[in-house]
Amino acid sequence: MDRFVSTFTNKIDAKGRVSVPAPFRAVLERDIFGSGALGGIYCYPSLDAPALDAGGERLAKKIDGLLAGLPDYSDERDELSVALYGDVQILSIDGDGRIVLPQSLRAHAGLDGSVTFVGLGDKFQMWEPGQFEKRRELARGKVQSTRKLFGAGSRLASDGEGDEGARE
Amino acid sequence: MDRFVSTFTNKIDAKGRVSVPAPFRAVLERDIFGSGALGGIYCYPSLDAPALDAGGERLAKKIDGLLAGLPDYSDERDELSVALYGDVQILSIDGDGRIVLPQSLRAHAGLDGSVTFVGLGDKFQMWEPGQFEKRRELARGKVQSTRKLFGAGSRLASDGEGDEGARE
DNA sequence: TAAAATTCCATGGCATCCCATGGTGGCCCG
DNA sequence: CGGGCCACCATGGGATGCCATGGAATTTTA
Repeated sequence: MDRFVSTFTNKIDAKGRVSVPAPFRAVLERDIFGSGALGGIYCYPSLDAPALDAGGERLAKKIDGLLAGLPDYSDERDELSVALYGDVQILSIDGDGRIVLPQSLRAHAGLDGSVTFVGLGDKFQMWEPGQFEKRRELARGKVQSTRKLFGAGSRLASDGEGDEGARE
Repeated sequence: MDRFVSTFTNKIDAKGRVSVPAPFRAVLERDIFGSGALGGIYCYPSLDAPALDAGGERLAKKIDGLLAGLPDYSDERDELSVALYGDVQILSIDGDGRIVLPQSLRAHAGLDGSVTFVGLGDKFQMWEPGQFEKRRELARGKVQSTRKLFGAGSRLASDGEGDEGARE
């Protein structure tokens, strides 16, 4: 299993430190281990949401992939690089499995006090818990209707309780 | 990994000295180490922006590579050589990790007081902080439109608040 | 099956190291 | 002899690593 899955909510301390959920850590370690690089976590503001995107080497490779198609030293490449690399922060995980979220990143996601980690497969996101709840509700509704398209008739457990991994 | 990533802003002192961000230094040291040559940092005015481009040996090799593609003694090659090499300065890093930016270079980028270092993969740029903010906004917009080309495809929750961050 | 112990994990605090920045003195060149 | 350039030194603050603690879940044992 090397995908980021499910959600967890952890606290940010006075210095901006947060524990990365253990399951995510496991995925990252394997990812980083596998590719030899000892960078850390790649993290950048989501382009279209008040959240942060993050992931390991595999994510970084994807970013490289985007640029690979463009000629060196073209205006276009420079511009894209600025957005793709310029906003990226490399966060290192300390011995206790924590990262430090710089002020600039926290601002983009409106983070303050605690963070919700959301597994998205190849990467994960970090949300302000309240914001994320709203988003989640929307997504549920969307899924409901999408399901019908597939004719997945049967009931789904939508009692609002869910799969929270948070332990507070 | 050994590419230049993320952005940092440092001050220029009265003598024109600036600290190169430590992470960038690490990349440079490895680069220079690897290729034996210990010249220093290659730095020149960006061709298409009020900024400075800089990098280590790997950057120099790339420039060579660009020229190698063009026929010898062609006008095009001559022009490019002049453009690329003509204004190159080799900056050395002092014991404290600082470089001195010559007046000519500072003028081109409008530098004064402080500099923003921007990681661009295998090179980095130096900007006047204000100018860079403008450029960054531009780049973000560009990516927004470009990403569609890469198949950011289907999305949930498209009710005007954005989507779930499918960026790959 | 129920209770107890152990292991794992999030969180807080503390100490230390690194880095950015300012200053000063010597050296080379004009 | 004077000025600019470069190397070394000093320092304060922020970031990073280490250690301690308490709670929760899982496993073991009676």
